[in-house]
Amino acid sequence: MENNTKSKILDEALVMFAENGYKGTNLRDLASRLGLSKSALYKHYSSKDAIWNALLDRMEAYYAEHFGSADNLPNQPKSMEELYILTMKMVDFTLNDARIILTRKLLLTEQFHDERVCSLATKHFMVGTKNIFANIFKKMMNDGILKNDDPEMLAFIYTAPVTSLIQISTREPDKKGEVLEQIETFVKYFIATYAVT
Amino acid sequence: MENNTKSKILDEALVMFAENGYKGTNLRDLASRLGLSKSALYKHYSSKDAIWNALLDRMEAYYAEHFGSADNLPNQPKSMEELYILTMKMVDFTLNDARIILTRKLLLTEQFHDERVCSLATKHFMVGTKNIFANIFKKMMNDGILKNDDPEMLAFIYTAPVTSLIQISTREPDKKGEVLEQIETFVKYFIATYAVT
DNA sequence: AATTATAGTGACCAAACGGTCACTTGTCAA
DNA sequence: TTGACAAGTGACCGTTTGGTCACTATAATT
Repeated sequence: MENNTKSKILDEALVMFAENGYKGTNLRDLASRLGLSKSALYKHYSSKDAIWNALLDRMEAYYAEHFGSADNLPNQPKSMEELYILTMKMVDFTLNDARIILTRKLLLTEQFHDERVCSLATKHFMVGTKNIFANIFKKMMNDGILKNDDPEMLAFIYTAPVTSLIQISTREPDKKGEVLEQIETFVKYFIATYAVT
Repeated sequence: MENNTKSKILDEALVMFAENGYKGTNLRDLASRLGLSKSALYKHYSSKDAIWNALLDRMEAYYAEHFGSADNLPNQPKSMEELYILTMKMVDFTLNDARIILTRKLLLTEQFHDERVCSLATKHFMVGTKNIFANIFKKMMNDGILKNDDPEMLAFIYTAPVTSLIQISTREPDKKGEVLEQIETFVKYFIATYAVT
């Protein structure tokens, strides 16, 4: 399968671009990690830049699929307990999925060198999760579970601290356990503050 | 003055490292921007790596000076009004000072490639400002201005959203005005929520 | 069996890079 | 006046890099 090789190239390119940046990644290493010679890469992609852009295409497609429409939204929590569980499930995934971690590294290191990365970074670190929780909170307010307030603002003050803690874990993986505890503490604090009593 | 040239090299190195990363910065460009030949750089620093480390030394010294001791803390706010003014003054500086902006870019792009950058990044984006406001909030609680709560937690949920908005402005400078508005809105929301009535 | 397309190889190239070196210039002390 | 030293220059070097090309092997099509 040619297609298989093409996607394996992107898999390994993600690892290398994330670890060493675009400039710090060289095609000889990339090829040898795949058990290929460098010139074989050129049978699948016309240049280093073409690999880079194909990888970004795939990332954009992934985001369009998972965050683009309202269909893929997580199950609407019916209680604060369920909000807690949903949140921690999302955090756990985000904190441990290898591909997401690499993607986050790539977005951070290359956000100033590529416009597409720039817009993806804002989506990933800001508006993506914020919008999801804004919708969730709006319904929870209608259901009388969550205190009435501006759902956009509440989603922002809920997701921003979590996102900032996740960035610490991305930067210093040793602190993952500590970060997880802090997220738990924060989420519990938020729920205690905004639950309808 | 030799010292002057040495520090001018670091000034320009900060610009180039921040814009293009360590790997993406080459000494020919750096020298020519300073009106020097490349070999002249080697009269002041023994290698590219030496320039890099001298720059990090200066950054660490800067942080130790401005965030290291309790002496350099800003004036303790005596009212929520003063907290608002202090916060917006700090935000304005952080959002507009060229050197801080470049430093932030450098921290973000190189945080995974250098241990010193990694620890500076956590200081800059997290613990630095959080600790400052934790101290401020503790006193404000004692003064009966701020609702009694965990000052650490409150400082965290106060600074994390602001920091995340500042990162957007760093990534997309066009959005600076918009970001400033959002920060104002958030700060007012926070004050309205936690002011002692 | 002959043809053709695909995947892969290794040698090679030009450009860019960090770094070195012999040399020049200017300044200041003895 | 001379000697020493710091600052700067341009030519040069070895290495690494992205990219090309002629060639081979394999498998499917005719």
